[in-house]
Amino acid sequence: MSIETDIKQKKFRSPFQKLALNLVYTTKWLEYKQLESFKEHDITPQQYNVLRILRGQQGNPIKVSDITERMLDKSSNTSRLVDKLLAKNLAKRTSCESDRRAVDVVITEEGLELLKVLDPFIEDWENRFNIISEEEAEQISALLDKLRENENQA
Amino acid sequence: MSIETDIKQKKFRSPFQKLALNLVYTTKWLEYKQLESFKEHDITPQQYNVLRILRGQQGNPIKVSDITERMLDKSSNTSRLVDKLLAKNLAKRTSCESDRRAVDVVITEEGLELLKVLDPFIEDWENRFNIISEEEAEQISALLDKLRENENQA
DNA sequence: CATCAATAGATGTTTCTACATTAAATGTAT
DNA sequence: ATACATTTAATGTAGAAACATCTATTGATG
Repeated sequence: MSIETDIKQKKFRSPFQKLALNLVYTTKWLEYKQLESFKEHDITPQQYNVLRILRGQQGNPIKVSDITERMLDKSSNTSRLVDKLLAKNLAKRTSCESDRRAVDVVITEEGLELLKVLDPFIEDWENRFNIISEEEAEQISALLDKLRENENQA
Repeated sequence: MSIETDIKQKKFRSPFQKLALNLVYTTKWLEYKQLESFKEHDITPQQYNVLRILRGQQGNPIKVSDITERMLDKSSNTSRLVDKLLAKNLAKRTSCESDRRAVDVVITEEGLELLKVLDPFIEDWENRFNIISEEEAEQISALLDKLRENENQA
Protein backbone atom coordinates (compact mmCIF):
# COMPACT_ATOMS: atom_id res chain seq x y z
CA MET A 1 0.00 0.00 0.00
CA SER A 2 1.14 3.49 -0.71
CA ILE A 3 1.97 5.78 2.18
CA GLU A 4 -0.94 7.96 1.07
CA THR A 5 -3.37 5.13 1.73
CA ASP A 6 -1.63 3.92 4.87
CA ILE A 7 -1.85 7.20 6.71
CA LYS A 8 -4.84 8.48 4.73
CA GLN A 9 -3.13 11.65 3.63
CA LYS A 10 -3.71 12.67 0.04
CA LYS A 11 -1.30 15.52 -0.32
CA PHE A 12 2.14 16.29 1.00
CA ARG A 13 3.92 19.60 1.19
CA SER A 14 6.80 18.23 -0.85
CA PRO A 15 8.35 14.96 -1.97
CA PHE A 16 10.72 15.48 0.95
CA GLN A 17 7.96 15.64 3.52
CA LYS A 18 6.44 12.57 1.98
CA LEU A 19 9.78 10.80 2.19
CA ALA A 20 10.27 11.80 5.81
CA LEU A 21 6.87 10.42 6.79
CA ASN A 22 7.44 7.32 4.71
CA LEU A 23 10.79 6.67 6.38
CA VAL A 24 9.30 6.88 9.84
CA TYR A 25 6.27 4.84 8.84
CA THR A 26 8.25 2.12 7.10
CA THR A 27 10.72 1.83 9.96
CA LYS A 28 7.89 1.50 12.50
CA TRP A 29 6.44 -1.22 10.29
CA LEU A 30 9.80 -2.96 10.13
CA GLU A 31 10.36 -2.74 13.87
CA TYR A 32 6.92 -4.08 14.52
CA LYS A 33 7.60 -7.10 12.29
CA GLN A 34 10.86 -7.75 14.10
CA LEU A 35 9.21 -7.37 17.47
CA GLU A 36 6.90 -10.25 16.67
CA SER A 37 9.84 -12.62 16.32
CA PHE A 38 11.66 -11.21 19.31
CA LYS A 39 9.00 -11.23 21.94
CA GLU A 40 8.51 -14.99 21.93
CA HIS A 41 12.17 -15.19 22.90
CA ASP A 42 11.83 -12.56 25.59
CA ILE A 43 14.25 -10.15 24.01
CA THR A 44 13.86 -6.58 22.81
CA PRO A 45 15.18 -5.18 19.50
CA GLN A 46 17.73 -3.18 21.43
CA GLN A 47 18.97 -6.21 23.33
CA TYR A 48 19.16 -8.08 20.04
CA ASN A 49 21.20 -5.26 18.55
CA VAL A 50 23.67 -5.54 21.43
CA LEU A 51 23.84 -9.32 21.12
CA ARG A 52 24.65 -8.98 17.43
CA ILE A 53 27.41 -6.53 18.21
CA LEU A 54 28.81 -8.90 20.82
CA ARG A 55 28.79 -11.81 18.36
CA GLY A 56 30.54 -9.59 15.82
CA GLN A 57 33.45 -9.41 18.24
CA GLN A 58 34.16 -13.09 17.66
CA GLY A 59 34.92 -13.81 21.28
CA ASN A 60 36.85 -10.64 21.98
CA PRO A 61 35.55 -8.49 24.83
CA ILE A 62 34.14 -5.08 24.05
CA LYS A 63 33.66 -2.08 26.32
CA VAL A 64 30.20 -0.71 27.05
CA SER A 65 31.09 2.60 25.43
CA ASP A 66 32.21 0.82 22.27
CA ILE A 67 28.94 -1.07 22.15
CA THR A 68 27.10 2.23 22.27
CA GLU A 69 29.14 3.51 19.34
CA ARG A 70 28.01 0.63 17.21
CA MET A 71 24.37 0.70 18.16
CA LEU A 72 21.59 1.82 15.88
CA ASP A 73 20.12 3.85 18.70
CA LYS A 74 23.07 5.52 20.32
CA SER A 75 20.94 7.28 22.90
CA SER A 76 19.99 4.07 24.61
CA ASN A 77 21.20 3.14 28.02
CA THR A 78 23.69 0.45 27.16
CA SER A 79 24.58 -0.18 30.76
CA ARG A 80 21.08 -1.33 31.59
CA LEU A 81 20.71 -3.25 28.34
CA VAL A 82 23.79 -5.24 29.28
CA ASP A 83 22.24 -5.79 32.71
CA LYS A 84 19.27 -7.41 31.04
CA LEU A 85 21.46 -9.68 28.93
CA LEU A 86 23.41 -10.59 32.04
CA ALA A 87 20.28 -11.49 33.94
CA LYS A 88 19.35 -13.87 31.13
CA ASN A 89 22.82 -15.36 30.97
CA LEU A 90 23.26 -14.16 27.40
CA ALA A 91 26.35 -12.10 28.19
CA LYS A 92 29.20 -11.92 30.67
CA ARG A 93 30.73 -8.84 32.23
CA THR A 94 34.28 -8.56 33.55
CA SER A 95 36.18 -5.50 34.64
CA CYS A 96 38.74 -4.25 32.17
CA GLU A 97 42.31 -4.43 33.42
CA SER A 98 43.87 -1.69 31.34
CA ASP A 99 41.21 0.80 32.36
CA ARG A 100 39.47 0.15 35.58
CA ARG A 101 36.62 2.52 34.74
CA ALA A 102 35.68 0.37 31.78
CA VAL A 103 33.83 -2.91 31.70
CA ASP A 104 34.38 -5.73 29.23
CA VAL A 105 31.41 -7.56 27.85
CA VAL A 106 31.38 -10.91 26.08
CA ILE A 107 28.56 -13.00 24.65
CA THR A 108 27.95 -16.37 26.30
CA GLU A 109 27.36 -19.72 24.66
CA GLU A 110 23.70 -19.30 25.52
CA GLY A 111 23.69 -15.91 23.81
CA LEU A 112 25.17 -17.40 20.67
CA GLU A 113 22.55 -20.12 20.70
CA LEU A 114 19.72 -17.62 21.01
CA LEU A 115 21.08 -15.73 18.01
CA LYS A 116 21.22 -18.96 16.07
CA VAL A 117 17.53 -19.46 16.78
CA LEU A 118 16.67 -15.90 15.80
CA ASP A 119 18.80 -15.74 12.66
CA PRO A 120 16.34 -17.50 10.34
CA PHE A 121 13.50 -15.20 11.41
CA ILE A 122 15.57 -12.13 10.76
CA GLU A 123 16.83 -13.39 7.43
CA ASP A 124 13.28 -14.22 6.56
CA TRP A 125 11.98 -10.72 6.70
CA GLU A 126 15.14 -9.30 5.24
CA ASN A 127 14.58 -11.56 2.28
CA ARG A 128 11.19 -10.01 1.74
CA PHE A 129 13.17 -7.02 0.59
CA ASN A 130 13.87 -9.10 -2.49
CA ILE A 131 10.83 -7.41 -3.92
CA ILE A 132 13.22 -4.65 -4.88
CA SER A 133 16.52 -5.36 -6.61
CA GLU A 134 19.92 -5.41 -4.90
CA GLU A 135 20.86 -2.37 -6.91
CA GLU A 136 17.81 -0.50 -5.73
CA ALA A 137 18.58 -1.44 -2.12
CA GLU A 138 22.15 -0.17 -2.50
CA GLN A 139 20.85 2.97 -4.10
CA ILE A 140 18.43 3.75 -1.29
CA SER A 141 21.18 3.10 1.25
CA ALA A 142 23.43 5.54 -0.55
CA LEU A 143 20.71 8.19 -0.65
CA LEU A 144 19.95 7.70 3.05
CA ASP A 145 23.64 8.17 3.81
CA LYS A 146 23.47 11.37 1.81
CA LEU A 147 20.45 12.62 3.73
CA ARG A 148 22.34 12.37 6.98
CA GLU A 149 25.36 14.05 5.52
CA ASN A 150 24.68 17.64 6.51
CA GLU A 151 24.02 16.59 10.06
CA ASN A 152 26.04 19.31 11.67
CA GLN A 153 25.08 22.08 9.34
CA ALA A 154 22.01 24.25 10.06
CA MET B 1 28.75 9.56 6.81
CA SER B 2 28.08 6.13 5.46
CA ILE B 3 26.14 3.65 7.56
CA GLU B 4 29.29 1.52 7.63
CA THR B 5 31.16 4.26 9.46
CA ASP B 6 28.23 5.27 11.63
CA ILE B 7 27.71 1.86 13.15
CA LYS B 8 31.27 0.66 12.55
CA GLN B 9 30.23 -2.39 10.60
CA LYS B 10 32.28 -3.16 7.54
CA LYS B 11 30.32 -5.95 5.99
CA PHE B 12 26.64 -6.77 5.69
CA ARG B 13 25.00 -10.06 4.89
CA SER B 14 23.26 -8.48 1.91
CA PRO B 15 22.30 -5.10 0.46
CA PHE B 16 18.90 -5.79 2.04
CA GLN B 17 20.32 -6.18 5.51
CA LYS B 18 22.29 -3.03 5.00
CA LEU B 19 19.16 -1.23 3.89
CA ALA B 20 17.18 -2.46 6.88
CA LEU B 21 19.83 -1.21 9.29
CA ASN B 22 20.15 2.03 7.39
CA LEU B 23 16.39 2.62 7.52
CA VAL B 24 16.29 2.15 11.27
CA TYR B 25 19.41 4.22 11.80
CA THR B 26 18.30 7.08 9.56
CA THR B 27 14.86 7.21 11.13
CA LYS B 28 16.35 7.35 14.63
CA TRP B 29 18.53 10.17 13.43
CA LEU B 30 15.53 11.95 11.98
CA GLU B 31 13.44 11.50 15.12
CA TYR B 32 16.26 12.76 17.23
CA LYS B 33 16.50 15.91 15.13
CA GLN B 34 12.77 16.47 15.46
CA LEU B 35 12.88 15.87 19.17
CA GLU B 36 15.26 18.77 19.59
CA SER B 37 12.70 21.18 18.15
CA PHE B 38 9.82 19.63 19.99
CA LYS B 39 11.11 19.48 23.51
CA GLU B 40 11.46 23.24 23.93
CA HIS B 41 7.74 23.40 23.25
CA ASP B 42 6.93 20.60 25.67
CA ILE B 43 5.49 18.31 23.05
CA THR B 44 6.41 14.81 21.91
CA PRO B 45 6.66 13.65 18.28
CA GLN B 46 3.55 11.54 18.80
CA GLN B 47 1.58 14.46 20.18
CA TYR B 48 2.78 16.55 17.26
CA ASN B 49 1.62 13.84 14.87
CA VAL B 50 -1.86 13.96 16.42
CA LEU B 51 -1.95 17.75 16.31
CA ARG B 52 -1.09 17.67 12.61
CA ILE B 53 -3.88 15.20 11.97
CA LEU B 54 -6.31 17.42 13.87
CA ARG B 55 -5.27 20.46 11.84
CA GLY B 56 -5.75 18.44 8.68
CA GLN B 57 -9.41 18.12 9.59
CA GLN B 58 -9.92 21.84 8.97
CA GLY B 59 -12.15 22.35 11.97
CA ASN B 60 -14.14 19.15 11.59
CA PRO B 61 -14.14 16.80 14.58
CA ILE B 62 -12.44 13.44 14.28
CA LYS B 63 -12.91 10.29 16.34
CA VAL B 64 -10.06 8.86 18.38
CA SER B 65 -10.09 5.66 16.34
CA ASP B 66 -9.81 7.66 13.11
CA ILE B 67 -6.84 9.53 14.52
CA THR B 68 -5.15 6.20 15.22
CA GLU B 69 -5.72 5.11 11.63
CA ARG B 70 -3.86 8.14 10.36
CA MET B 71 -0.98 7.96 12.78
CA LEU B 72 2.53 6.97 11.81
CA ASP B 73 2.70 4.74 14.86
CA LYS B 74 -0.64 3.00 14.98
CA SER B 75 0.24 1.07 18.10
CA SER B 76 0.31 4.15 20.26
CA ASN B 77 -2.26 4.88 22.91
CA THR B 78 -4.20 7.65 21.21
CA SER B 79 -6.54 8.05 24.15
CA ARG B 80 -3.76 9.13 26.44
CA LEU B 81 -2.10 11.22 23.77
CA VAL B 82 -5.32 13.19 23.43
CA ASP B 83 -5.40 13.51 27.22
CA LYS B 84 -2.04 15.19 27.09
CA LEU B 85 -3.16 17.61 24.39
CA LEU B 86 -6.29 18.36 26.39
CA ALA B 87 -4.29 19.10 29.52
CA LYS B 88 -2.28 21.63 27.52
CA ASN B 89 -5.37 23.17 25.98
CA LEU B 90 -4.20 22.21 22.51
CA ALA B 91 -7.31 20.12 21.76
CA LYS B 92 -10.95 19.83 22.80
CA ARG B 93 -12.95 16.67 23.36
CA THR B 94 -16.72 16.35 23.01
CA SER B 95 -18.82 13.20 23.03
CA CYS B 96 -20.06 12.11 19.65
CA GLU B 97 -23.85 12.25 19.31
CA SER B 98 -24.30 9.62 16.63
CA ASP B 99 -22.26 7.04 18.55
CA ARG B 100 -22.04 7.48 22.25
CA ARG B 101 -19.04 5.20 22.52
CA ALA B 102 -17.04 7.52 20.32
CA VAL B 103 -15.39 10.81 21.20
CA ASP B 104 -14.90 13.75 18.89
CA VAL B 105 -11.66 15.64 19.02
CA VAL B 106 -10.93 19.11 17.64
CA ILE B 107 -7.80 21.25 17.68
CA THR B 108 -8.01 24.51 19.62
CA GLU B 109 -6.83 27.96 18.60
CA GLU B 110 -3.88 27.44 20.94
CA GLY B 111 -3.08 24.17 19.18
CA LEU B 112 -3.10 25.88 15.79
CA GLU B 113 -0.79 28.55 17.13
CA LEU B 114 1.68 26.01 18.45
CA LEU B 115 1.76 24.32 15.06
CA LYS B 116 2.41 27.68 13.44
CA VAL B 117 5.43 28.10 15.69
CA LEU B 118 6.70 24.59 14.96
CA ASP B 119 6.11 24.65 11.20
CA PRO B 120 9.29 26.52 10.28
CA PHE B 121 11.44 24.12 12.32
CA ILE B 122 9.90 21.12 10.65
CA GLU B 123 10.15 22.62 7.18
CA ASP B 124 13.70 23.45 7.98
CA TRP B 125 14.89 19.93 8.45
CA GLU B 126 12.67 18.68 5.67
CA ASN B 127 14.41 21.12 3.39
CA ARG B 128 17.72 19.59 4.26
CA PHE B 129 16.48 16.71 2.18
CA ASN B 130 17.14 19.00 -0.77
CA ILE B 131 20.52 17.37 -0.84
CA ILE B 132 18.83 14.72 -2.94
CA SER B 133 16.56 15.61 -5.86
CA GLU B 134 12.77 15.59 -5.75
CA GLU B 135 12.81 12.71 -8.19
CA GLU B 136 15.10 10.73 -5.95
CA ALA B 137 12.85 11.42 -2.97
CA GLU B 138 9.80 10.23 -4.91
CA GLN B 139 11.71 7.19 -6.01
CA ILE B 140 12.72 6.18 -2.49
CA SER B 141 9.13 6.70 -1.33
CA ALA B 142 7.91 4.42 -4.10
CA LEU B 143 10.45 1.74 -3.20
CA LEU B 144 9.57 1.97 0.50
CA ASP B 145 5.91 1.50 -0.42
CA LYS B 146 6.95 -1.55 -2.38
CA LEU B 147 8.88 -2.98 0.56
CA ARG B 148 5.77 -2.91 2.70
CA GLU B 149 3.69 -4.45 -0.05
CA ASN B 150 3.94 -8.09 0.93
CA GLU B 151 3.01 -7.26 4.48
CA ASN B 152 0.49 -10.05 4.88
CA GLN B 153 2.41 -12.67 3.01
CA ALA B 154 4.84 -14.96 4.82
C1' DC C 1 -36.28 -8.38 22.28
C1' DA C 2 -32.71 -11.19 24.36
C1' DT C 3 -28.25 -12.75 23.83
C1' DC C 4 -23.78 -12.52 22.42
C1' DA C 5 -20.12 -10.62 19.84
C1' DA C 6 -17.78 -6.45 18.31
C1' DT C 7 -16.31 -1.76 18.83
C1' DA C 8 -14.71 2.61 21.17
C1' DG C 9 -12.22 4.39 24.40
C1' DA C 10 -10.39 4.54 29.19
C1' DT C 11 -7.47 2.66 32.61
C1' DG C 12 -3.99 -0.48 35.37
C1' DT C 13 0.39 -2.31 35.36
C1' DT C 14 4.90 -3.38 34.05
C1' DT C 15 8.66 -2.22 31.49
C1' DC C 16 11.39 0.97 28.95
C1' DT C 17 13.25 5.56 27.68
C1' DA C 18 15.20 10.05 28.38
C1' DC C 19 17.57 12.88 31.12
C1' DA C 20 20.20 14.23 34.98
C1' DT C 21 23.19 12.94 38.59
C1' DT C 22 26.68 10.27 40.92
C1' DA C 23 31.09 7.77 41.76
C1' DA C 24 35.30 6.08 40.46
C1' DA C 25 39.26 6.12 37.47
C1' DT C 26 42.04 8.42 34.30
C1' DG C 27 44.12 12.31 31.77
C1' DT C 28 46.10 17.00 31.74
C1' DA C 29 48.27 21.15 33.07
C1' DT C 30 50.66 23.83 36.20
C1' DA D 1 52.50 15.89 42.80
C1' DT D 2 48.16 18.45 43.09
C1' DA D 3 44.11 20.27 41.25
C1' DC D 4 40.77 20.11 37.92
C1' DA D 5 38.54 18.37 33.94
C1' DT D 6 37.19 14.29 31.38
C1' DT D 7 35.79 9.74 30.70
C1' DT D 8 33.32 5.44 31.93
C1' DA D 9 29.67 3.26 33.70
C1' DA D 10 25.93 2.94 37.08
C1' DT D 11 21.84 4.72 39.11
C1' DG D 12 17.58 7.75 40.36
C1' DT D 13 13.55 9.56 38.57
C1' DA D 14 9.73 11.15 35.82
C1' DG D 15 7.37 10.27 32.04
C1' DA D 16 6.07 7.33 28.06
C1' DA D 17 5.26 2.95 25.71
C1' DA D 18 3.43 -1.78 25.48
C1' DC D 19 0.10 -4.82 26.63
C1' DA D 20 -3.88 -6.53 28.80
C1' DT D 21 -8.19 -5.63 30.88
C1' DC D 22 -12.47 -3.17 31.80
C1' DT D 23 -16.82 -0.50 30.89
C1' DA D 24 -20.19 1.30 27.98
C1' DT D 25 -22.40 1.25 23.73
C1' DT D 26 -23.63 -0.62 19.44
C1' DG D 27 -24.47 -4.27 16.04
C1' DA D 28 -26.03 -8.82 14.62
C1' DT D 29 -28.53 -13.16 15.12
C1' DG D 30 -31.74 -16.35 16.73
